[in-house]
Amino acid sequence: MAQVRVRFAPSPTGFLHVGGARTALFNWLFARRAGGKFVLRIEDTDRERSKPEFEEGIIRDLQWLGLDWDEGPSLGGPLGPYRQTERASLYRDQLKKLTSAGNAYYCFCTHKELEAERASAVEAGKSYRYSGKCRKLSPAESEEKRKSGLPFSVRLRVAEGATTFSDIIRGQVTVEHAEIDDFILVRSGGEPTYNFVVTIDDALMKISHVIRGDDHLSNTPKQILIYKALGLSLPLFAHIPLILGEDRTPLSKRHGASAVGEFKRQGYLPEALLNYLALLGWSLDGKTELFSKDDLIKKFSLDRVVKSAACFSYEKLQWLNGHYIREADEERVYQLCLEYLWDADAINEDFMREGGPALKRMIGTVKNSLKTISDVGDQITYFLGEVHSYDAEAFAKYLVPETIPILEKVVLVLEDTVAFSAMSLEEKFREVSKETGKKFAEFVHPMRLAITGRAASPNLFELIEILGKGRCLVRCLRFIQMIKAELSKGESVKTPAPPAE
RNA sequence: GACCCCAUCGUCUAGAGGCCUAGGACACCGGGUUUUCAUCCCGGCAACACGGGUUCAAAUCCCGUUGGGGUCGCCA
Repeated sequence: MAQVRVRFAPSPTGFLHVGGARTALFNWLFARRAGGKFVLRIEDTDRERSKPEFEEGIIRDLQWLGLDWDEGPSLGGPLGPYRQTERASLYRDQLKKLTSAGNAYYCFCTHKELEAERASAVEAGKSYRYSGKCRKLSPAESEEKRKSGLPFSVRLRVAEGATTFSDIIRGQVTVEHAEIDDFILVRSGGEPTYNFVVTIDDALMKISHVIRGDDHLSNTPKQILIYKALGLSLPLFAHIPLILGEDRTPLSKRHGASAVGEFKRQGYLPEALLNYLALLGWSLDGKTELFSKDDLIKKFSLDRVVKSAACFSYEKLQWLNGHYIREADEERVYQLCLEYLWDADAINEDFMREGGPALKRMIGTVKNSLKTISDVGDQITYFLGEVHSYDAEAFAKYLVPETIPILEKVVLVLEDTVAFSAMSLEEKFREVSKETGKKFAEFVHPMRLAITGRAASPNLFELIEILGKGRCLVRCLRFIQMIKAELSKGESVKTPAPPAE
């Protein structure tokens, strides 16, 4: 069997979208699985919209996902170049073959004429197809017009009949040629069009399997027509379903993040996104959800790709991301959080001098509650700065005189403790609760509120250890003052001044 | 509009005629563990779009309807 060669062919006119990333992933997996080659080709024939920075961005995102390619721009390879704008001579050669064999012809219709044709077709309620006016030109007429300097495009001469192909995922697809007009191969400016170049590139790069988005299904017959006109052998096609938003419309910014770079910025791990993308449209057995890259390489196959479009679920991605964050080692999560907090201006050099060493431990305590790295900021505010506000519900609950002696006791215990470690602190408070006949929780909850401002936190004693005696005492003392002040305010409210008449 | 493609819980999916009173996962709701939260464990809710066939038997095959998506560019 011939070597498996697949390609991912993005156009550098924007960022790498998750749909594109999944297409790249499926191609990559297929190649790795088969021991074949994965080719990266840049489709930059749209000179207007193509930008080098988009190409760089796409490459960076692919690398971030860990999808490496065997041949591509800058890397090179035996069948390059791998940027379409650098392949002009190849297209010219193939075009010559088509025109000399009479499979393509010159078209001198102007935009205006075509626009008129299109307009009348629309008016008649029919779908537009090129009339084939210039197809009837004799070789002599055509030559004469060309010599006279008239601008011309080149069109494929599409014969009558139908094209049927067998898609690996869809099965047999048939399109009548009546549905296809003599489409343009080369624009009047001399630039080849997408359908033309993609076909030549795939053929010349010896691509064995074209795995791409469903949106190209309708283009496939056109491309097959070109392969045939050129006498090239056909690759196998596999059209994977599109990714939609939660409302079943095409996924876009409107739905939330849709570019790979955005997911990265929001604190998703590449292995989580990759795992999720693999599950969108593919499954192993309907039961296994967690896949490492190596698992995927071992298990992936195109015949388990579904036919129907899938809705992107941010919730499920988050679940996977949380799973991989929990699984990741602490150092890595710390580094990612650090980077995030720094970029978000939540920490600076001053902070790092003071609180830097404890930050790592702090992040360790919240690690298994993070769904994304960007959650970290919210979860450790009481560590990053002072406590300015308190959970309203909890505050109301502890806004009672009974809280005061409890916290005063807490202060005493904290002041008293020499070995300021989570373990000994907890032991101490267990003892105190026994001595005082109060429940352990009766100390813990108000203490947590005073120290973190929250009703929920990671292991409180660990936090106390990390925050240090001084800060905890200050916060408890201040909380006591606040309770007292609020309570006395309450009293004066109880005896309101007589209403003014 | 024409053509092409698709159709199982809210979402991702398993299911290739009897194994299906339709399985798993996310989300959601209960319960347990925990100082609270998160994690973890246990349980629950919830679907074969509709209508016709074919068959002893259909989520699975055929036809139609409806719904969704794609394409119809001198964009890719």
